[in-house]
Amino acid sequence: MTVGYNFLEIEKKWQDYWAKNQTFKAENNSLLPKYYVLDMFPYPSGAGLHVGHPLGYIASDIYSRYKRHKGFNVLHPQGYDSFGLPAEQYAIQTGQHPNITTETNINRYREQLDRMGFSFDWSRELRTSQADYYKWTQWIFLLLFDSYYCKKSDAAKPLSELVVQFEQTGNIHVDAVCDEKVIPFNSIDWSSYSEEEKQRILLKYRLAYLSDTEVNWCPELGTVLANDEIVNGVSERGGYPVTKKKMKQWSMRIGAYAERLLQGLEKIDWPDSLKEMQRNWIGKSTGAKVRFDIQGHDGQIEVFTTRPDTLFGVTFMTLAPEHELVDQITTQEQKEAVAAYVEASAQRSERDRMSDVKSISGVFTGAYAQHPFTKESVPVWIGDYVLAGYGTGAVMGVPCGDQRDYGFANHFDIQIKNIFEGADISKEAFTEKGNTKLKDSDFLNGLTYKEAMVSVIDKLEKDNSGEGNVNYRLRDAIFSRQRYWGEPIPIYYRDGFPVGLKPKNLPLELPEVEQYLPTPEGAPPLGNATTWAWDIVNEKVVSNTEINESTVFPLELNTMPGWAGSSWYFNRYMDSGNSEAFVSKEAVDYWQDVDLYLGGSEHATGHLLYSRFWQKFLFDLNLLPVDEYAKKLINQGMILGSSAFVYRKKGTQEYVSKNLIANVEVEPIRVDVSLVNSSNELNTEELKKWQPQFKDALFVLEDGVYLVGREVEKMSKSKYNVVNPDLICEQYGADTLRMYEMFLGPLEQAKPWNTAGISGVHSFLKKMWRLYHPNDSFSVSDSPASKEALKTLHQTIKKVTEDIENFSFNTCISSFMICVNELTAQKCNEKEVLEPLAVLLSPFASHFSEEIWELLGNKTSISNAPFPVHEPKYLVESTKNYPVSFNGKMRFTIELSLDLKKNEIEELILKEEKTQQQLQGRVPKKVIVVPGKIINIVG
RNA sequence: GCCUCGAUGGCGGAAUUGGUAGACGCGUUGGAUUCAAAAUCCAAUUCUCUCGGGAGUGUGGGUUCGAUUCCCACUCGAGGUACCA
Repeated sequence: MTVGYNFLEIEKKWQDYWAKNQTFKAENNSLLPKYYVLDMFPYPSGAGLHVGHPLGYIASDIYSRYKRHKGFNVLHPQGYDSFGLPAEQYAIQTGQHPNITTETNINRYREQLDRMGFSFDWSRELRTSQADYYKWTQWIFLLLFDSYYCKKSDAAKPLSELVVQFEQTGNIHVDAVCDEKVIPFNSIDWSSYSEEEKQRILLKYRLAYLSDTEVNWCPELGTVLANDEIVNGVSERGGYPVTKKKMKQWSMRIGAYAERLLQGLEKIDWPDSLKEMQRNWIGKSTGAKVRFDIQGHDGQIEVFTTRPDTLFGVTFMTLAPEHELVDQITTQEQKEAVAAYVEASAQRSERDRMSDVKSISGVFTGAYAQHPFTKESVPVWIGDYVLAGYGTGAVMGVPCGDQRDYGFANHFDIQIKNIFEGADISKEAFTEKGNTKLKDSDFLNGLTYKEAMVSVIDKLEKDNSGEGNVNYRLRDAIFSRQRYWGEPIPIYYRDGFPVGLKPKNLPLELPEVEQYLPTPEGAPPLGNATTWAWDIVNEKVVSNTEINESTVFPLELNTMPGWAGSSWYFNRYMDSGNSEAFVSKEAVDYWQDVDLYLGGSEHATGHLLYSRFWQKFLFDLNLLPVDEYAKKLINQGMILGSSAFVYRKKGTQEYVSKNLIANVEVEPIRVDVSLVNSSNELNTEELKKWQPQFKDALFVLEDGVYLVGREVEKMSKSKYNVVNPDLICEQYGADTLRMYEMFLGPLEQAKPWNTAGISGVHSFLKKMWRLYHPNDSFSVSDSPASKEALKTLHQTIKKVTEDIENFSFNTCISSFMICVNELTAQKCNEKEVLEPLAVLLSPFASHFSEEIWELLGNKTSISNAPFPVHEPKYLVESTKNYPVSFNGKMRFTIELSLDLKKNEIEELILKEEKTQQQLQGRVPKKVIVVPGKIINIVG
């Protein structure tokens, strides 16, 4: 006979039951209302799942199960974002195919996930690296390639419609987003263009387009590096120098969607902080573009400014070092200095340039521009505080009105002209916009900021030297990656121009390569593939040796970035097995969108922005019913690791305990956290066995033990601070782990992992188990419960329901603990209370509740049992009676007995109100009685 | 640097959103039970002193009858910063 709470047996039993009965399989049609709960799918890393991963999954699982209890048809899927750099790095080192690495990791993840008893519908599992999935990622890419953005209808349209317009009227009446100014042409011009010319023009309109973009190039490694792979200006691998280099790259015209991405934030329930981040990232600013003629040169310098009202304060201009005009306008005398400066800034990363505001640097080009109104000469400088990627890559310098311009002018002794009436600019720039009037500004004299903005833009437009303009900080997203382990881009090159594969020819499968590194010539890893050419007659991939000029063409060598597959996966879950469509119309019409999305805020300006962009694009093509895919989003905080350190006396094998290191020269060394107990005591014998370097270690102890130092940092294999959930499941069970992770603190907050408190949650479950097993065997009473017990139950129902709805799971668990303590003290054994309590706990300790549910005589899974409803039959109140205070309103609490009538309570309140006023000794302006928590008064 | 968030006992955290600061859990101390241990149960537990008090929510100011909560200026920490996912 089973004595006590045998979690291992119970959890195994119910996990098998759920799998066998497909308890959590969601149907694509149902009379029940739908509810879609989504987790950000994991990248299957080699370190396996650590205790940080499940935090969000547990929270979403609790909510999914809760919604199921509430009568919803719940979709709660899971999958893997399985393309990524680590598997590729591993392949480079070991030669093992990333597919094998990925497969192994996924299997391990799945095993670990299964042990935690999640209510995932695994029948819908997807993997971004599988051909039947990335087929559709490629398909979406082709749609983007074959679309343009029509500003008139403010939506993406098929490129074929644009071609029709070109044929009929040229581009004169076309209002579309394109990457640079396209020379106007009419229908006759269009028909006279060569095919090559037509393609060149069309490429400027496509939403997925090719252009020259800057990348971090490492000549030694012959490869492009992510900013992440650059440490202190050199490559992380090998420490080689890195420079900027222009490369032909695929980009996505996300800029076309900037305004809609901004507006869309209004209608979704996402955290305000995250919306704010996206708003700042999109960075909308209104101002004007102003064009300055260059003296002795045909071109013009175009600047974007948010302060065209200060145009008469311009005393210099600054171009980004990468600006295309730099070479052309630099005078002979300045050539050397400019070249050196350009070279130097190419070595610096953009982030470095942005963070460094203290040092001012720049070089005079020797050239002069002409002020559009005064026609005065304005010296043109270059400076690395101007970024090529923002605005036009050039700024006008107004030292009196902008602090950075002020610093620049001061540093290089450039004239500072004051154009603000009554402003003191002797120490710093005057940046207020208020009602200060302008002076020395010709036709703007006497005008305020607002008036001058209107007036100056008007004049600029009349003179054709500028126009009002809205600028976005958001840049088009670079879509090419010089990597192997990603989706191949379904493009081949004919006469140097990209041609999309036909949808029926997808998927274009990743070819086998010998080497996962770039080719010796610096081509991406796919350049190593020998079978990577497209035969347009037979419509299949053929050997490179067959490439010719008429029917077989080279295929694209770049692959897609990590965010491609994750930008639409939430739609695929609705209908994941479909081989005819990326998602069927019926499925998407039923599920519509994600009701609750859970994931980390580190994706704020990456995945969470790109995916909104793709959703809007697919919506424009009438492929999806809604243009925002997630109604509500919650960011769970990261669980941090607590690394352990031992301290080695320099040059010896002696290790000094933490509190004795003060006067000793020591080097801290990370050791595995599993070698340390919760009191920070090191298991010295185990350490000796752990790594050879500790074999002959000597320990300087304090009070007979060796104490380690601790530091909180990101959980990672290399820091030896990973805590594996498997061990905890073994020791305490999945239910305890789930509850403990939630009990650790607020969901949104980052928190260090610490196993110390887990026994509290575990003993809660044991205590609760004993409620149902008063004498070591299951027994509940059918007699009616006491009023007291019912009060406790309903108090708990109310609190738990509110807390689940607010995702306040930590306080929710506190309520459970209080409840069980009270019921234990009351010796409650009645089914009337204990049965609803089991359902209440079921979203949290699911295995536990299933077991109790079965013991109570139920034949089906508890997961569909109706959730208990709070019936306010009994008043819930604290037993204290004290005055608080007031501020316009008055708050107090009154002790109440259970049997009071409504009018009796109101009398008590009135009486208390009078007492309070006397007690306070001050008469409030207005008295609103807010009687504490007495909200539910039922007659 | 910039954007976003955070800081409360020995520890994780709570505080009805401006009204008893420290719920709940861990840890610690004492007690019960036990031959003993485990398990379980009960009680105490912010600090400090001269036992009457005093101080107290990262620091310094401010608003208010009243501030963990609102405002200003800092310090420290986390995430992002466009090719990690």
